[in-house]
Amino acid sequence: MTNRVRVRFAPSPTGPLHIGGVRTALFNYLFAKKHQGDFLLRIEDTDQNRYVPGAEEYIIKSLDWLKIPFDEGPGKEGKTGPYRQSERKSLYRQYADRLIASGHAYVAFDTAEDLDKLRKNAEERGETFIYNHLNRNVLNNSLRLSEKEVLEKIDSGEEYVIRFKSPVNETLVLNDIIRGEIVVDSNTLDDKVLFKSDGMPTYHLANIVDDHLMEISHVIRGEEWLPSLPLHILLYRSFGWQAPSFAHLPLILKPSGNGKLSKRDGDRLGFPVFPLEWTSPEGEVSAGYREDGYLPEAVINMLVFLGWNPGTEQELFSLDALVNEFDLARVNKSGAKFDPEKTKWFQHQYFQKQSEEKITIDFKEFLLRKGIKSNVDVSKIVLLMKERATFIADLWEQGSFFFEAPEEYDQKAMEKAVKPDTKALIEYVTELLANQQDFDSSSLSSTIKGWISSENISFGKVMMPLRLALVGEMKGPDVMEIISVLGKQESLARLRKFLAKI
RNA sequence: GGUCCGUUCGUCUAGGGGUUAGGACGCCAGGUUUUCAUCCUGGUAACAGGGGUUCGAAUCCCCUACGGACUACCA
Repeated sequence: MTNRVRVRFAPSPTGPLHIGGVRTALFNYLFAKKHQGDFLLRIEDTDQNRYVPGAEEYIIKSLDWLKIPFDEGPGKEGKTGPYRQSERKSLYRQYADRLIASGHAYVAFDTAEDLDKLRKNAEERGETFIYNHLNRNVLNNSLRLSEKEVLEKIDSGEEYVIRFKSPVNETLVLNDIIRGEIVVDSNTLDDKVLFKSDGMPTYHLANIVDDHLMEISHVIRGEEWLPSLPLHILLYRSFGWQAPSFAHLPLILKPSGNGKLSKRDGDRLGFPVFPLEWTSPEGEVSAGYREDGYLPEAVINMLVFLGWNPGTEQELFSLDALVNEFDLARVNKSGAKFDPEKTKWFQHQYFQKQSEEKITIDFKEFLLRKGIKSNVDVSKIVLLMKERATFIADLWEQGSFFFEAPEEYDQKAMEKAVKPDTKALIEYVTELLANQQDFDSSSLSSTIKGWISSENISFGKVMMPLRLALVGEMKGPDVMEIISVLGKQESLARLRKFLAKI
């Protein structure tokens, strides 16, 4: 075994990759790169029943969008491939057999129905059935049966699983990088199935075998795996292999209430739970950060702060900066409630960091998709609107009046802005504009505002209706800037339309 | 039920025996913007409870409470 840092992200392709999984991938990536190590992607598809078409592709596309590339994985073969467990199927059985031979595992013939019955009976007595050292010697397995009986059953085609034989009366002292020492009494463990009757290994076996074969040095995974840490450590010991170091990440919790963040929460509270939009085989669509307009940098930055912090007051980190700063020792122990508002704040920060050119390109694309055609200079609009936006879509939401003249005027604002003398004032402004040559905002300003102050009119009397005429409501950037962008013809048209209505 | 893990402002968190318990999001107020938003300034708000240890505990130990994960031939 080498000392090289090698970590893996090992999702199972049962659906879209949830942001909790993304964060696990991110922490693995950061840790690997910090230590000049390797980040592998392994697809854990040992359960054919739960396989969802497209899920693996989705995982890879998500990592790609977030710019957390893997060094080895499906489609990127390295020395320890293949990287799909289904393609490694033939390799697991020999390891299960090895454990049987060394007395660490045994063959069990109890059917799922048998066990269900035992569980139900135990429940009726107010007890819990666990397949373990207390009853394994009386159940239907190779511990109780003679070698001959076992062979006969297997030869006759009876289905069986291979179970781990948990040790008795041992105090296991386990170590977790984040949590420190964890002490477990081996008698509380159950004899987990390692190899299923369908010829596939369970997660536990495949995971340990593959981590060993792939020379994984550190296992960084979600806290939901903490309860199986004793089993996994015991498996390494039974094989005579050196176990990797383990780090169990705190869970990402629902924004309000209790429990693990789930797909449902996103739907209910209106924020994405997935990096990319996902359409299930049944046709159900789930929102994605990418499609909702988030920048990958913002998603990364938001995610990394769920359970980790640099210990300084800096909050904005590029991926490279994170690689530099990241440290498992600074990962928290307790679960973090997900906060969609904070995500928006990160998005705002990264949106503002973008150049006007980039935003202009994106906004033009947005307009094209929306089917908006216009002669206005989009880059000028971006310049005026950028700082108030968090998403490209905000540019449209708050600036659609640049492209489309108002159809109607905000009622409340009209009542406030339109007075008996308004018509005459706006008529005069229209005339002023009709005679105006230079349409840059400062020329416009000196003409219109110059007139207002020379006439001693209150600014609001002119500016409010003017804005209403051009925008339709009391919002948007400076009125002179709006007129400048709209140009003479369009501005006059809007003013005349307004005059006709008051 | 059992096993394990956890607990600082509403939320994310800093803090490793002596701090006015700091920052960020949110919220509230003021300012800028003769609009809205942005932005700026300020404010609100926390050590789950109880025992120890100690001259002194948010910090160390124990108990309780609460929360969470796991408890499949799923991962």
